[in-house]
Amino acid sequence: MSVDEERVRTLMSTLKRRGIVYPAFELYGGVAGLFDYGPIGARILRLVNEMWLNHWLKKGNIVEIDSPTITPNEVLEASGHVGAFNDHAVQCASCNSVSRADHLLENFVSNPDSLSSTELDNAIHANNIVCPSCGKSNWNNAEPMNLMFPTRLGPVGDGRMAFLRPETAQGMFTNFGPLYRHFRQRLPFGAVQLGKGYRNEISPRQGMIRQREFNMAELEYFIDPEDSETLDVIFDSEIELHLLPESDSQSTSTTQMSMSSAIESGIVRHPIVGKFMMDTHELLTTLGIDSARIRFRQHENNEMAHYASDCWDCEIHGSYGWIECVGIAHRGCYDLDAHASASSSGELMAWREYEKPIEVDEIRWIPIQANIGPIFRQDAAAVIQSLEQIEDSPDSLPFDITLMDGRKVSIKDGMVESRRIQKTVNGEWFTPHVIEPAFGIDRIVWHILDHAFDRTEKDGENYDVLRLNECVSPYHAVVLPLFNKEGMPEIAKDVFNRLCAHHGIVPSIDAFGKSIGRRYARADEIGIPWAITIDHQSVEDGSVTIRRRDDQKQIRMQIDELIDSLCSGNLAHSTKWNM
RNA sequence: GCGAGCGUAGUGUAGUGGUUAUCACCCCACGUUGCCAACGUGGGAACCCGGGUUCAAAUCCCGGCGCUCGCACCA
Repeated sequence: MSVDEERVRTLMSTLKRRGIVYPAFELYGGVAGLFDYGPIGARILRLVNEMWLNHWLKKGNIVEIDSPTITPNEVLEASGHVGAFNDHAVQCASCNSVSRADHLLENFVSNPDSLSSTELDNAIHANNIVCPSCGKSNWNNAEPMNLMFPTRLGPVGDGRMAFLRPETAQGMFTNFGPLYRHFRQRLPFGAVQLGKGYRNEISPRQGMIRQREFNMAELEYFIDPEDSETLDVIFDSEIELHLLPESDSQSTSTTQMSMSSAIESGIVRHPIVGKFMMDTHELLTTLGIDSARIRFRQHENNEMAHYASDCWDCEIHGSYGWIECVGIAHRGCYDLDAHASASSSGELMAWREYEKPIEVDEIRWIPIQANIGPIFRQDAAAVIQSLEQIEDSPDSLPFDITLMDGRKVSIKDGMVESRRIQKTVNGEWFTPHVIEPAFGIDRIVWHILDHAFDRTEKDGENYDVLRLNECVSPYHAVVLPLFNKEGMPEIAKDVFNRLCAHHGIVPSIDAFGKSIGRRYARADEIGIPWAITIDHQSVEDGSVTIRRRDDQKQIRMQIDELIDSLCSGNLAHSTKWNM
C-alpha cells in the first residue's frame, strides 16, 4: 500500500519537463489541487476521453449528452448534495483543528448524522466532548461543511444560488425525459457525459489523484428492475477478474474468478453491474493499464450510500498504492425519485406493458368532492387520497379510514357514491433503476502514465521510455531526417505533410540540430510508437526506415507503403518485423 | 484545517550573512558527423511572494503561497 515516493518524484518531474502534466498557475506560485495538461498531456487526455466515449457508444443504446457545469441549488438539493444531508464540521476554539461533528458524537448519541447544527452543538456540550487533538472542550458552533463551489447567477444583487457541479450525473437524471423520448420510450438505455467536476477539497493531496477541478466521465444506465435480461456475453467470457468481495473485506488478497461464477454465487448482485465491471476491465486494459494491477473492491454495507444496493470500486495499483479510479454503483430508483418529488414532475417515469392486460371489475367508493370539501376542509385532499388507496372496499356505509398521518375519520352517507369500475389496464408507470459507472479520468491518465513509464539503463545512464499503447500516444509517428543535408530535410518535410493530409493522423517532426540518437530518445520519452528516418538511401530509392519504440528494431519500406500501413493501423502487423 | 520538514534555471542540484550564485543534464545557433542521449564553438535560462533585522539577506526572523509526510477530511 505504501507510496513509492522516489518513483512519484521522478515521474512528476518527467511529466513536467516533457509538457505532459504539471501544477497550474505556477507563474503565481501555484494553486493546490489544480493541474495543467500541457501539449503532450492534453493529447493523451483527449485520446483517453475518445476511447472512453467510443467504448460506450458502440453498445448501440448509449448516447452522449453535455450539460452545464453550473447547476442551480434546487437540483443539488434534490440529489442530496446540499441541505439536510450535509455533514457538519466543528472547529476547536483552542487549537483550530477541525473535526466532523457526527464522528465526535458517534459513541454518545444514536444517528448523530441526522442532527441539525443546533442539536449537534447541544449534544457536544451535554456529553462534554473533548477535542481529539488538544484535549480541551472549547468548541465553535457546528457548521454545515459543503465541499461544493458556490456561485450566484447574475452579476448584481442576490442572484439565484448555484454550484459548480460535483459530478456530471445530475445532468443525465434531469435529462431523463428527453432521453426516454429519444430512445422511443424503450428501456434499457444509457447516457454518458464527459466533463469537469469540482470539489473544494480541504487539502488536495497525492498530485493528480485528488484535485479540486477534475475530468470525469459517467454513464447512467437506466433499466427496468423487473426485466431480467440474460447477458450471454457474461457467460461466454472466460476472462477472470480480481475481486475483493465485501464478505471478506479484511482480506488483502483478491479472489480471481470469472464474472459468471461471481454472479452465480451472488457476490456480484446484478448482471448489469457485472457486465459493466467487465467492460471497465476491457477498456482499462485497452488503454494500457496492466491487468494484474486492476482489482474490484466491493463496498461494505456501511460504506455504501444508503440508496445503493451494490457498489464496486475499480482500483488500480500504481506508485500511490491502490487507488479508486472507477465506481460502479447500483443506485436503484433513488435519483429519479428524488428529482420527481422535488420537481413534482411526472416525466421521470417509464411505462411497462403487462404481458397480459389486467381486466378490472370492482366496486369502489368514489368521493363526492362537493360534499367532502366543506366537511373536511384542509383535510379533504388527504381523505380523498386515502379513499383512492383502499384495497378492499367495505360493503356498506359508514366505515372508517386511516389518513396518511395516522388519524382516523369516518366516511358517512353522502360523502361517497358506489360505482362499478370496469376497465382494461395494459401496463404501469414505474421509476427506472439506474446503474452508474463513474470514471475519474485524471486518475486513469495518471495510471496509464505510471504503468507506461519505464526507466531502463543504457550505457550506464537512465533511459526513459513511455510505453504508451498506440491508441493513447500523443503522435502517431515522428519523422526524422538523419542529417540536415543532401535533401533529407526536404524529403522528411514531404513525408510529414503527406501524413498530415490523412484524416485523424497526427505526426510529429524533429528535424534539426541534434544527433539521431537524441531525437529517438526524445520521441521515446513522450511515447511516440514509430520513428520514420530519412537517410541516404531514401534520397536514392525513396525508401525509409521505421523504428519500433519498444524494442528499437528497424525495418525498411517504400514511403507509399509506409504511409498506407501507418494510416490503416497495420504497421505493427507487418510481416517485415519477423524478418 | 492542525503539526513537522522543505522551496535556487525546464529538470536534478552546490552554496550557513559579503560569490560575477556552482555543477550536470536541458534548450537554441553555427560547424562537424553514414542510425540510437556523439563532438567543437558560441548563446539562453534560477534564489516562490511580501515584509522585517542588517552597512550587507538565497542564507536570519515574521506572514502568505506552494510541495512532501503525519493527523483530520474525501459528502
